[in-house]
Amino acid sequence: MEEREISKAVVKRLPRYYRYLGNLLDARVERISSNELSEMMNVTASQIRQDLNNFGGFGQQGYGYNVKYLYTEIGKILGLDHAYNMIIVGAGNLGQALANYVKFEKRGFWIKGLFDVNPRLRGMAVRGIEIRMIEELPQFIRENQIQIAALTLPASGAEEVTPILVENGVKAIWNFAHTDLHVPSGVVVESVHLSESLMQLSYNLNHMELEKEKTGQR
Amino acid sequence: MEEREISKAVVKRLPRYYRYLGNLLDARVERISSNELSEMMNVTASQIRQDLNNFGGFGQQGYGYNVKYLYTEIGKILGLDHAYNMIIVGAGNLGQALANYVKFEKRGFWIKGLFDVNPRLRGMAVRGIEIRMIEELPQFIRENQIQIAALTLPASGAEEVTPILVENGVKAIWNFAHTDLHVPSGVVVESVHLSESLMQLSYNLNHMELEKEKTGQR
DNA sequence: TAGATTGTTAATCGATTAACAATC
DNA sequence: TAGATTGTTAATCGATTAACAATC
Repeated sequence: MEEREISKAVVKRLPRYYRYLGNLLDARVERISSNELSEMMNVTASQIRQDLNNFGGFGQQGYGYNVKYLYTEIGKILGLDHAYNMIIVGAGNLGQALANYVKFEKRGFWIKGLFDVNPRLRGMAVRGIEIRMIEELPQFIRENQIQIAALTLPASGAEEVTPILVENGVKAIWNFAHTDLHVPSGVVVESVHLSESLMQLSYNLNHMELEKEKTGQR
Repeated sequence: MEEREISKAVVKRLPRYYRYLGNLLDARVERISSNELSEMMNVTASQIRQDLNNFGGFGQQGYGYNVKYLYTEIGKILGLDHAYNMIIVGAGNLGQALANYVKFEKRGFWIKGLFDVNPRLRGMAVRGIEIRMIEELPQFIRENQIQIAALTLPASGAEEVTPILVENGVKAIWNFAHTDLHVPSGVVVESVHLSESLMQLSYNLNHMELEKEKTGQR
């Protein structure tokens, strides 16, 4: 697909560029230079140009970047130019919170089903999305061509359900469980470890570098 | 506080060490070498030793590391050896999901209050935690000595409420809003941008490096 | 003591920043 | 054309890995 291998660090910055460009677009800004953007985002202009040039020359000398065009291109790079079928496994508070989050669908991530082990939830629905039992997973994944599964259940459950997901064709796992999932090649995992994020906050709170005023990028 | 400045990359790895050590502790493992741990965690032994030696010599030549001791020490480094008072601003699905998550309290993060702008939520409670109105924030923060605030509300609201939090003594912000918060020195921000995480997943799904079997660390 | 494994220095690798020629 | 700003190469900085002497 791509020529060289793109570094993880670059990929992590792309969604942030995308967010800022979206804001600029909303504000009807037509063009922007790497320098202006760098000031807004608190990064170097050099980094912006380097990052973008991993994917091609989106700018124009003497002009800068066309906001609309760059926004669209980064969207394509991120795979936001087409739709995905997604399920959420674990219909607890977090799973339901994700299911209620309509913004994902605006970006092409369609939540087709919610799954849980708890039989008391069977038949209930969140925002019109029915809660089904884990046993129904294999058939549902295949029939609905599910590519992405969000795992919002305890670590042990996440580990148990992962091979079932993979066997039935899920290609991407958004993992909220407190464990590192093992998946075969051809399947990707992105983890959100909330408690680890809170611990980082706690570390920084206790080891507050008496640093100059800063923007909380992370 | 600390001698040298600890790099962000190291701090990000600490909670993961902590998790693995906790698991080992539960499994009644007494000692572990950097090499054994490196195999479990899919990192180099060298990195483990380097990381730990940023904070002091926790091991013993010829023996390795005592699991219990190392776990406790990393806990201290992360600031998990004392308690924090926390509030959640934004009592929507995500805010309520966090409020329901008891594990945080086991680690010393006590959720003292939930806040929202929606008057219909006034007086309601989640797991015994009362939902209050945003107007009550200043007094509540001061009276309850709140150090940490989780922001689970839209970007504009998060930006509005941040100065209020800071003025009244909040020192750490756990930001779930889709914006980069600006805070004065002495206040730390840790952001969880869910939609950006999903975009990274989407990127990786579309640019699947045909890489060898891997552990989904991230 | 001999064997194992850390703590730490040195070497390598990768990512960020600076600089500037190309070009709109 | 002159001015601005990119694309890209080169220089710097930082983080990871390798190696090994210190030591339990």
